[in-house]
Amino acid sequence: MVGGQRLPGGSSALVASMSAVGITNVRAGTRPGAEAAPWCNIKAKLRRAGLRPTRQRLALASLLFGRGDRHVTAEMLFQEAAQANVRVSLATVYNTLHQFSRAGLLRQIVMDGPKAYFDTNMTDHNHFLVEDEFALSDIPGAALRLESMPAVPKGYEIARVDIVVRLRRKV
Amino acid sequence: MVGGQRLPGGSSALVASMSAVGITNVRAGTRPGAEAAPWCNIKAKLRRAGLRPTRQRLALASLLFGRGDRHVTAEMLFQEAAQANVRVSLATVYNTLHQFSRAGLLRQIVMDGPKAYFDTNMTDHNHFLVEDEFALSDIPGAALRLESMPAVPKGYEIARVDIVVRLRRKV
DNA sequence: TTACGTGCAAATAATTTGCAGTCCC
DNA sequence: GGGACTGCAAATTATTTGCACGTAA
Repeated sequence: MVGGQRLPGGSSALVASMSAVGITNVRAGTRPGAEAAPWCNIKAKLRRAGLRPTRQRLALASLLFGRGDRHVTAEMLFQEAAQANVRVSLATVYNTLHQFSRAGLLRQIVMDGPKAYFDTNMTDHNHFLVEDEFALSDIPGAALRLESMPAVPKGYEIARVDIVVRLRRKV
Repeated sequence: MVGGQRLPGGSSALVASMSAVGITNVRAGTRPGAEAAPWCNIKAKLRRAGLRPTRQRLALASLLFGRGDRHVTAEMLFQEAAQANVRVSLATVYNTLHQFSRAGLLRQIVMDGPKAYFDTNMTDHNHFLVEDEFALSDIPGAALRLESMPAVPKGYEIARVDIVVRLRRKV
């Protein structure tokens, strides 16, 4: 397996780097049905999840689920909402992300950065992470398989296995 | 104390939980040579890493590497230093952890919690993580193998692969 | 109507930084 | 002695909370 190196820290251009890195071609991207989710579906989705379809939730869900798989931070979604002329507070964005997460509509991505990333892709998959840039992209579940599983301690069961393939720019 | 609503088990319970969980049996634990590191070795270790062996660094390194593999947060190490009558500021603990990390003596563990965990075990291995408790334990590298590796985007190479097996208490 | 949601601002948590003073080489 | 290191406190960043008000059922 790949040996351990260390992870230099620090970053600044977080949002910008996502697209600037040019690895978006690897994203699982458009799963069938993922992007074709009109309003009524979103409303139903929220209701099914036991969440009251308020204006803010509908708007945020629309931004989140309306265009394929996405990796967002609270700050990113907040900015996006502002650009789309949706009036929401940052606190509501945080709350909503966690509510969606708890309701099974989103998943928080395992990261060692300072910010929390959420993933709209709930299917079995993993992530590439470009070190120092916090640029994320999906690895389809089928592309990465475990050969063996360690013995699980008594009284516990496996909830999930998260795999992060850390990339570094080749010199 | 720590993460708000759905993260039971505050920071005070962190140290305790590690052993209370009863999964310490899975820890890689005492690799040969890992715990038998007297002062002079630590001094040499720091020097080899290009770090000036100051009193604080020696003391922190001693706490970190003196007793087998460990998973620590800055806060934990700070408390430990205080108990050992080592006078260091929390800021210095943070700085030192990152310096050690950059120097290849420590590794930051990939987590989605609010705190940064550092691992003194630099060998190839992965982690169990008990959800909602942030209790960590090692999985020996050999116990978990990848069957296939996805295509890496052009211009990048794999720095490391981190695998987190998330556990939940069985009902 | 009424309980659930939301906005705002203030609170908290984790971490970093600036700078004067300290200590290793 | 000089530059690397440290301590402290203040600054920053990320996130949560309390409470008055709004709004979907």
